[in-house]
Amino acid sequence: MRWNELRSEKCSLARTLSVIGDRWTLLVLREAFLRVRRFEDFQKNLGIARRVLTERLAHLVEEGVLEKHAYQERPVRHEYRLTQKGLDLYPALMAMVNWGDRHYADPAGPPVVHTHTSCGHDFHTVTTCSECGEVVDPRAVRVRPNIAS
Amino acid sequence: MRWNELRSEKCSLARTLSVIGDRWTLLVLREAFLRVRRFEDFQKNLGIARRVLTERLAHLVEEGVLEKHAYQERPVRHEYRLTQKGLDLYPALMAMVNWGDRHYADPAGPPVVHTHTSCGHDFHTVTTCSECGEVVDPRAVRVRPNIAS
DNA sequence: TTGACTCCGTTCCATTTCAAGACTTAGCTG
DNA sequence: CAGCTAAGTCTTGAAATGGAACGGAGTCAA
Repeated sequence: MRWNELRSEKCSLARTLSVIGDRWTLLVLREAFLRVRRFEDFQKNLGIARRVLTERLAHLVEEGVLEKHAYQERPVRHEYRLTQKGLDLYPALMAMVNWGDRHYADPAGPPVVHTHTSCGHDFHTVTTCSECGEVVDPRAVRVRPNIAS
Repeated sequence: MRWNELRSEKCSLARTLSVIGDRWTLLVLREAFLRVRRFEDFQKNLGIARRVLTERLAHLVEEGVLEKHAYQERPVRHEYRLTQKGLDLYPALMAMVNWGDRHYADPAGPPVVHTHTSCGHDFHTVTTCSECGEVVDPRAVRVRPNIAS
């Protein structure tokens, strides 16, 4: 299976992976969430091959996850910003960060701490049910194809 | 950067990606959450190259995400099951499914429906703050390095 | 006005990874 | 014995990646 075939699979995970399913793309998004916006900064922070970075940014822009925006003329300079669609990836990124924190942290604790400014506390994300609000245990979930779709 | 270098980055996302950060691994895990357990079934369902499947399963076993378990002798046959560490990936998978549902679903709705057996409703996952229980908006989060670690 | 510098790419080439399918092994089954 | 199944290996050509050099449009400082 090739990347573009993923897109036409009848599976939301496959479709998501067709956009963000490679290592570099997710690291680029990490930087974006850390407010990195310029080509050079992405490149320096990640040590990614420039060609690959060019390609990944273009793909994310094409998919509407990032927006390329000229922040100055003469010379023209661009920055890449998360769109709302890009911000919507936050739960996915954080879920992965949480998993890393839980299973691969140093004894001294996780590498970074997240503070929720609305409540003022350091926190981690919790995955809850949209209907009852309880924490979701995968064993308490049943899946069925959507006949309508 | 190579895959094994990712592992030693001081970043939980990078560490997570060193385990599940490629397209095939996540699709293998999707199947595992759908209760697929055997080599042949993973291979048929995904159409993955057998060599790649062998390699990915071995990697997941090595990382303790899956467990290889002989379910019969003579001839020896194995199955791959999610460990607790594997089940802990559920929030990450679901966050990606949600994103696909939101941004790439057909007009008729998402491809599959999830039912929460504890409350009996069809649901989607919601990412909330461990401290105040509110839905987390990425703009309301500040990040800082953990000095202790 | 010259030379150094910045940003954002391109181009080239050697290395690595992947896709696809044939082949292997061990043990059934008829 | 011939054929079948599960779980891999092996082979080969195609694609992606890493690394490093190059380009071009413009700024800056001397």
